[in-house]
Amino acid sequence: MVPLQMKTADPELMRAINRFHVMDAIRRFGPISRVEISDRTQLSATTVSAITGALLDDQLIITHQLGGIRDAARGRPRVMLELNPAAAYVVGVKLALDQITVATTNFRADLLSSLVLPIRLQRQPVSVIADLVEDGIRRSIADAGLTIEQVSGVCVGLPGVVERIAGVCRASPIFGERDVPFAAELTTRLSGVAATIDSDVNLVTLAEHWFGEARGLDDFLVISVELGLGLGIMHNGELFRGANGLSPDLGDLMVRPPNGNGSTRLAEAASEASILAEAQEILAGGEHAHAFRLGRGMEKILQLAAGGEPRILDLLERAGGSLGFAIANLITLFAPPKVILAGAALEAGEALVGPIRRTVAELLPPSLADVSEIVVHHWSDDIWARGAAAMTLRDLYGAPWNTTGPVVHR
Amino acid sequence: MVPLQMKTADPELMRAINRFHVMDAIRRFGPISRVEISDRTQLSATTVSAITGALLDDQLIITHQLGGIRDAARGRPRVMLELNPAAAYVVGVKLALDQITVATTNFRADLLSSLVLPIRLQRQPVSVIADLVEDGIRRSIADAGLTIEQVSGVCVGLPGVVERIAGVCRASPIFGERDVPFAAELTTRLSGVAATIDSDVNLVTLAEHWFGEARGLDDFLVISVELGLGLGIMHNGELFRGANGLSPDLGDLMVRPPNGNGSTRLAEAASEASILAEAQEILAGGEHAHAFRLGRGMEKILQLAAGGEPRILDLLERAGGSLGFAIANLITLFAPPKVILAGAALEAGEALVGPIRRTVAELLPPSLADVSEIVVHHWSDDIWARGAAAMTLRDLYGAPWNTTGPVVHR
DNA sequence: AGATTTAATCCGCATTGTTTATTAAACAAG
DNA sequence: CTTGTTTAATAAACAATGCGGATTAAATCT
Repeated sequence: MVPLQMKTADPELMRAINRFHVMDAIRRFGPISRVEISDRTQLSATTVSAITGALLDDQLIITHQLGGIRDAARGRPRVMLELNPAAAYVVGVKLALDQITVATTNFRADLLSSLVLPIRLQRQPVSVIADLVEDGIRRSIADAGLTIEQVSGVCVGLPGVVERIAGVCRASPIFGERDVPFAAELTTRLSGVAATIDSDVNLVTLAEHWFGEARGLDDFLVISVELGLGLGIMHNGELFRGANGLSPDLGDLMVRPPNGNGSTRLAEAASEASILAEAQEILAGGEHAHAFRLGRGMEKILQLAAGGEPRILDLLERAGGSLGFAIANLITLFAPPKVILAGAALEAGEALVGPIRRTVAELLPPSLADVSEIVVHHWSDDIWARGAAAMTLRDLYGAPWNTTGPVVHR
Repeated sequence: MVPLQMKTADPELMRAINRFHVMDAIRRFGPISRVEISDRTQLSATTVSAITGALLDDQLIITHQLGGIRDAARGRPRVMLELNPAAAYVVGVKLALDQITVATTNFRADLLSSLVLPIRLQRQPVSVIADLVEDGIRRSIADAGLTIEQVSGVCVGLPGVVERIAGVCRASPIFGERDVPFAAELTTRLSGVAATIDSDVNLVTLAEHWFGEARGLDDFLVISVELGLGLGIMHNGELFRGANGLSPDLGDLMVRPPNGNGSTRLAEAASEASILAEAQEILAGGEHAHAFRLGRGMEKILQLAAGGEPRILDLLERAGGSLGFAIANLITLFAPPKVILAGAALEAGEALVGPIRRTVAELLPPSLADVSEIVVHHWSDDIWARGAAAMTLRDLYGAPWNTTGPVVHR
């Protein structure tokens, strides 16, 4: 069940739709037999045979040797099918203010290599950033034992407002400029390997959907508390992208700070950046000051929170209240069964998550009191990049909706 | 371009999709010739001929006599096609706290009859409300010169949280109870005529899309300020319904009241109900008091606002600020090209709309400063009911997505 | 009256999915 | 070892669809 950007229907579209369903079943449940695909997709066995036949011809899938577990003891054994890991390779990139993460995966989204470049990108001109990203990509490809010709696509995730289809970053804390055509910038550098860009949260949202906390869930929200704040929306199994393919930026939401007057942007109340800034002020001149100068501010904060430092606890309490305010409103709007929170700041544990939960519980209307489960998910660095890879793979799988990506067949 | 709840594709679905596109083109642009349908849908002339042939057989469309305007002076004239008004009849109902509006339309959503029952529904038991609605429907059908057997469907719009697919109203100011299975309640009363329910704002949102301010716009928001507050979201040409087909209730959003501490639910800050209550308090004991007792409170308020009564202007200023806060956040999330405001309170004009615009402008992030046009639309009473009728017609047209409705064919 | 132009339809074809039969590949029983 | 049974996978026949090219229909122009 996937929403489709509607075109007029012809036999080709029909085949594309069904091929995608088969591919999706194999990705999600492989190794899987033809009969089971037939069960799951509601397609006839004949059709599944035809489609898997074509996929085998195209080397997009392979038969799994050493036959699967027999369902029944008798009868012809099922031939298990799975994605051909070598069918394609993709690279995912995650840009953050303080580092670049790059990951190369195969067609199954298995990590082949990953690397982190701890570089402060802020204020660098676009061309310099593109150069750095290019270097990282080329290095990661080499680390994976591949050449760039073998790579089918690259996807870059970055914070801010991104128009994926146009390949333009409308606004990002990373770029000084507006409307940066970063996808084109990269594609030319990479000898024509297709590069796309997307909001970083969208990537991690897809990652959660494919191989994370939300596998099999078609509706959920992801809220990332990094240096900036991000919101990813999965609705009916598809990423929700705002009206023009823009990605909503959670930091731009207005919230009411608890016990305060007026209102502020959420980014100023509860982002990692704002927490750091405020903590630095609180602890100014103290023994901890130099930790901040070394970029270890968040670690220090977590340490002090664990130690029960009251001013830090109060700070986290207020940040949590603001986040809770925003989350309560989001639940009111989307009524998602699950809300996934993540980010370095959440390592603070109950000191931050407690206030969030309490505020949400307090502000939610009674009718929505129990619809949403709020969970905290700790991501490893390369989950982001793996999500970027997944985004590219989704195109390669040939989803007939989202006219964005080229379809690989034949 | 319409999102589709994906099924596995077979020839039947293919035809259903294309038939819907043809029907949609005829509805939107009819009277329209086959060639123009072919142009607009990108379907081949042959296919259009085949589909329109079937539709003519089924009497869903008719040929428009007195040939249309010739595109070119020469050649065989085009035969214009249009919906057959008599193909089906539907009834739309709008429940508000103080009145029931009923409208009967034909297959083209032309109004055949409409009536208003000014009855306070609040606190009435469900069965009484259902009785009243039944009476209204039967009367409206009779007024239209029809019998109930000729009616293909009924749709009821009501404020609150509605689960359309289940036909259950989860919560509404109209019902004392929760989880009212109102659709079933009505269907049994109406000798089996299929009744559905939906959020009232969704209906008016569809109405705006079909024949209102947002014709041809695939992304916009509708915010209705009635006794309660409603939010309708059109995204990619489809109504957005929250995760479980629930409809978001704008009144449940939390906002910051300007110049105030803490936060409140928007319903308590800017609904017609809250405005009335506060005005009544302000004017308590004064010469205007009895107007409120007569249910003419809003008229009085508008009058005083026009006259420049400072306490009323201040009240509207604050309500507008709260609405602006919520709207700014919604624009941040959805980035819709258009936001449509409506409701009795908006008759106050600039006294309310001014603060809304100012607050939105103040709170929107710069990157989204100019994406949304905010317009005020004054609805006549039966627009709502006509929207309800349109909702039923959409099912009859046979949209292959939204498995909800039965498809009429053959 | 015949030529011209445009609309609509007819015919043949390729593609698709489905149903029904057939073959393939295993195990079980004699 | 052969034969029967069971399940998986494929093949053959069939019906529905959309499309392109040829054909017919219905008007105007010369």
